[in-house]
Amino acid sequence: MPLKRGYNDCIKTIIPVRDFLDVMSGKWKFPIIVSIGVGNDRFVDIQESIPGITPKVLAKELKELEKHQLIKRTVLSEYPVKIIYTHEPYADTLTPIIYAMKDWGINHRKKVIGT
Amino acid sequence: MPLKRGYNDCIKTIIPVRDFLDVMSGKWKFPIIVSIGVGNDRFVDIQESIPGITPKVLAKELKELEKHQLIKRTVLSEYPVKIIYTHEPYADTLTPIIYAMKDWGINHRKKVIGT
DNA sequence: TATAGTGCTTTCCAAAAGGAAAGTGATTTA
DNA sequence: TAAATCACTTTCCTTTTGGAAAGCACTATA
Repeated sequence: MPLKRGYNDCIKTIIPVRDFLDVMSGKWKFPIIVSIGVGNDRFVDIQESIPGITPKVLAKELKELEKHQLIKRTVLSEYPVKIIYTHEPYADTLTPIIYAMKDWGINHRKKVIGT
Repeated sequence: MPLKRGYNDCIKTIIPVRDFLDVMSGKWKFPIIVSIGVGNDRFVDIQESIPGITPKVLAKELKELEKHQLIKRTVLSEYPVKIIYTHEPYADTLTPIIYAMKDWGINHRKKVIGT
């Protein structure tokens, strides 16, 4: 028997989209990437720049982003000890997506208010 | 006292990004939009084109996408009754994001396998 | 010795998301 | 009257995510 083909075959798009979502889905990862991207590099600065995030969630998300080589954690042995978070070059590959999301969000808010 | 400014002020990006995420976050919405986009318009066709999705989840996500005016549900009074799901024009505004995610996912898979 | 600053971690709990399996209701043809 | 088709819905359960509040470890200064 033949397999279903044609219209049904969107798997070539769905698989990479899900690969992307496996790494970047959730409420917090993009805001964190954006915050670090504009120069917030300290834990508390990142936390204060993202409304509503708690330290528990921030710590967890930072670990995941580090695991995926999107950010780097560096310990500076000053007093008091500083830890800074910076983008890895790989984080720059997300820039087009961030701009696309931002544009969509701006337009969506206009649409919703305009309704 | 002055408020924190400058580097800390990424809120202008974070707010629209979160507006976007409020509508489109989760594991299933993009795969569903893609599937309908390539021509799957029946419930079961959409379900079979997305590996792992259950009817309960699909029904819930379709309702949300309809609520946000991204898809349209049409009842055809044939026998047996057919229901078709199609894109609203607004769904096309997601196309740039879908392509950006797809490209990122393809590249990411190469990177991970290459490691 | 006490206190302050930094970067978290821990506990406890609630809410949301996700999954498996079976069932429902409307309709029409046999 | 029974079976078939389609599009879901329901139930029950597990997993994941999120949130509030408090605590902890390290170091240096007073």
